[in-house]
Amino acid sequence: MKEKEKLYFDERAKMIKAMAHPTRLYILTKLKEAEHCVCELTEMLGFDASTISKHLSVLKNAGLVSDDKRGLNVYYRLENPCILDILECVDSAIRKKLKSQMNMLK
Amino acid sequence: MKEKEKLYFDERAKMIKAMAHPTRLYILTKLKEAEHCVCELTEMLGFDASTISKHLSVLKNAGLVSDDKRGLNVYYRLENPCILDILECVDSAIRKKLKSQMNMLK
DNA sequence: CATGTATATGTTTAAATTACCAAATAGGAA
DNA sequence: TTCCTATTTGGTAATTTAAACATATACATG
Repeated sequence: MKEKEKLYFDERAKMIKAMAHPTRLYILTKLKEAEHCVCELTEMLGFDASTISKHLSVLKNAGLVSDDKRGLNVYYRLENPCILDILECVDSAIRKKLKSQMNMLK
Repeated sequence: MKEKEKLYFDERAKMIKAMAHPTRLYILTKLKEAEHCVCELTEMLGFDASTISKHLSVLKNAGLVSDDKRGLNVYYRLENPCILDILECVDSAIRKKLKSQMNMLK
């Protein structure tokens, strides 16, 4: 693999990696519907606020969300909604995998 | 987040995580064009064959590829090609991010 | 100004990841 | 059968990750 190509795949993988955590993926799907402040997301998820804040900073560094302070709260919104289109394929792949696992048992 | 919902996001994240490594992502794009044996992928990537083999087993466990032994070689192929559709969005998100970083410097 | 609340950051710890090497395995070829 | 080759598996060390807690910061409000 050429060096330039490698760097390109590094960048791509970095962005996908930012999505590759259940909490962050959940956050992204929530932000698809509407913007939310850290406290709302913390409430929904039930982790420590510092944990959620760090997950949000990962997403922000990746360029997947942006934020906006209003009053005491910081509101986050989804920057690239198309990123969630993958879920349709992921869900069908999960169903396919489960089916094949069921067939293994026969 | 409800327990059932959590399990669902765990599964989704697990599959996305399998893609979230430069080497594995590169392998997936190569397999989109054609099936390849481990030795060919090892050659392309320049890592130890055992490293490539382990990456392939991660992809296989995730249900993203399947394999098939013929002669001495094991051939891998892409099981859910739609998974790579995300790259279009990822690439545009990377361009968008780079642009905004350039604007920061002005 | 002083206080309180939301968020971010630093630290620590446990667990997971990735690469290599060495060794095991499978099965085709001599 | 014996040897070779492709692949997988096990072990190890270095690095990264995610969670909690404690602390710092920012700033709205009394």
